[in-house]
Amino acid sequence: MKHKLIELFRELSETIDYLKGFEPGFDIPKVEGHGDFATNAAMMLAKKTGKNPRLIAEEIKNAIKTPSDFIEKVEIAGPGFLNFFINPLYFSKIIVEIKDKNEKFGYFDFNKGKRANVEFVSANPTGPLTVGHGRNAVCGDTIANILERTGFEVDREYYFNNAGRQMRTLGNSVKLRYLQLLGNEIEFPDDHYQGEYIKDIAQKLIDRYGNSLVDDNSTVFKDTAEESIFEEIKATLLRLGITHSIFFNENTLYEDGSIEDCLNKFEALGLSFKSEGAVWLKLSEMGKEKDKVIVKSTGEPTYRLPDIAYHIKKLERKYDLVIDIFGADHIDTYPDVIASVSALGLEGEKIKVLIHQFVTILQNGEVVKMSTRKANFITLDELIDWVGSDVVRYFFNMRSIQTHMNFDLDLAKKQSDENPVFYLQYAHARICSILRLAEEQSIKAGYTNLHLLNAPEELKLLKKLHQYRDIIHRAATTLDAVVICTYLEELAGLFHRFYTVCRIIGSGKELEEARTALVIAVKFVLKDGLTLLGLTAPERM
RNA sequence: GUCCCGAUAGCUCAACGGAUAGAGCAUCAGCCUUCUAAGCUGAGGGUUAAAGGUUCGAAUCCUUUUCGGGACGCCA
Repeated sequence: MKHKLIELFRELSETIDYLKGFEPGFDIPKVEGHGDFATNAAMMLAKKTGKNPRLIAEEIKNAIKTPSDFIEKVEIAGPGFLNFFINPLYFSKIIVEIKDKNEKFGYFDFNKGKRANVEFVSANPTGPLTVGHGRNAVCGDTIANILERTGFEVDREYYFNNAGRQMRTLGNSVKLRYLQLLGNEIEFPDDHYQGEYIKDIAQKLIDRYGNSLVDDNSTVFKDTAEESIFEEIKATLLRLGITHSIFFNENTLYEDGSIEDCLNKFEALGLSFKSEGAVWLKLSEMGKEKDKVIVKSTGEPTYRLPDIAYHIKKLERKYDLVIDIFGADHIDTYPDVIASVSALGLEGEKIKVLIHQFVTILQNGEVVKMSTRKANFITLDELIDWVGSDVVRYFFNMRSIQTHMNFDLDLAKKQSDENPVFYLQYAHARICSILRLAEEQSIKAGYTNLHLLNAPEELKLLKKLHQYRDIIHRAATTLDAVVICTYLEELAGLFHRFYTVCRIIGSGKELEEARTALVIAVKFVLKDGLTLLGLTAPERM
């Protein structure tokens, strides 16, 4: 609808010359009396032209033909705002549009034919996913959903490393527990994985192999642990409706020579040098603060090198957009990766890194410091057990990605049935209930008398429905789902108010039909929005 | 010490540089013979951390300070 107003201004610029080349901005006023759309155009133009903003507003207003099918009236207010009041009939068209476009209503095609990759979670399989991983998982999956709405074909990717020191310690931890369970008195080191799940895995090995592994120095302990933990991780993610299409093992980069390749290229371009037995990357020549080591004096690469090689790999797969979802602890490392990739002549600007701040967990009024190694964590599974998958997803989505968030577990448990999630879902269930009754009484949606929808509650709903596509668009631009949550809460609120004021069944044939058409449209958008966020839209509650 | 985030109602969080800063939870007072009361209506609750600046206009942009989180490794 905004583009229609922008169009209008373009037409006006043919007669008012200071409008030439001017791009007006429109927003939806908070106060009802200020119309459906407002622009500060006159104030902006006042600077350029040196004219009084109210005078400019007057000239623009007089040039607009009112009332028309589109604009009912224009008012000038305050220092020079132009407030546009849209013809109510124009709003009701949205019901028909939603019906006609159906599944396509919440989709755009401006990224059609393009491919995107979203890498998220990417926790090494050393233990169960924690609540902290939950934020990463939910944000990543939702971003992927949003990108799909713009036409992107999206791959969801999980990057892991089963060869590093972490994993060796994991294997060792299992072995020690295995030996202990077999009755050996062994001290279990502090820096090993303390969790109970390690014992479970050890027990599994005893069940399967008895004591035959006591002298086994193969990777059987590590492999079993990895396999078992990965199964758990995938199962947890599945509970949240998350599945990755690609699991990328860091090892691949060594096996296929990517690491070697990458090193050679840096050397050939003079972007690396040797010092103190290590290989350094000349980040200072790529606009960064200081040089960093990419190969230790032991000959082992630092995490930086595979990270770079991995991103090169992703770019080589011809994605148009490569997104990484990282926690705040990676905030300083990714610029190095992008700079390096660009220095090698690849399109580093295709890589977008979304940093989410950490989740602070409060339990019994105290902050829980999470550590997988120390087995001091609340698992994502436990959280899902307590509040359910929908609440978990909504909770992480409803906060802007860059804000720190506090998660009070006691509160979450206590309030689980007074959560905003239920407010949204309840609106959907209520509509379903009405529609079931309508069906019984052979009431059908009618699209010929939509002008009857003129109660304030009805008009507000119609206007809100109009905003949905803009909201998705904004979520796609900002790569943040909060706006969708806020929107859905507003829509649900408007529906609940409509519901208490406007009866559907028994309001007379024509109004019944029009209102049925309206609630079908509301139901569609609610469900579509919930689906986009990865939540269910229950038909009964 | 340097750098990156953040600070908005009692709590958790919203608010393309716009007009009277909004929701949910919590508190208080009302509303079910009528499509689901997981709902609705109303009340109270704010110096938008502080101080300056930019301008017609600032929670939003700039500077400084305070507080919280995170990074500054030949850990990942």
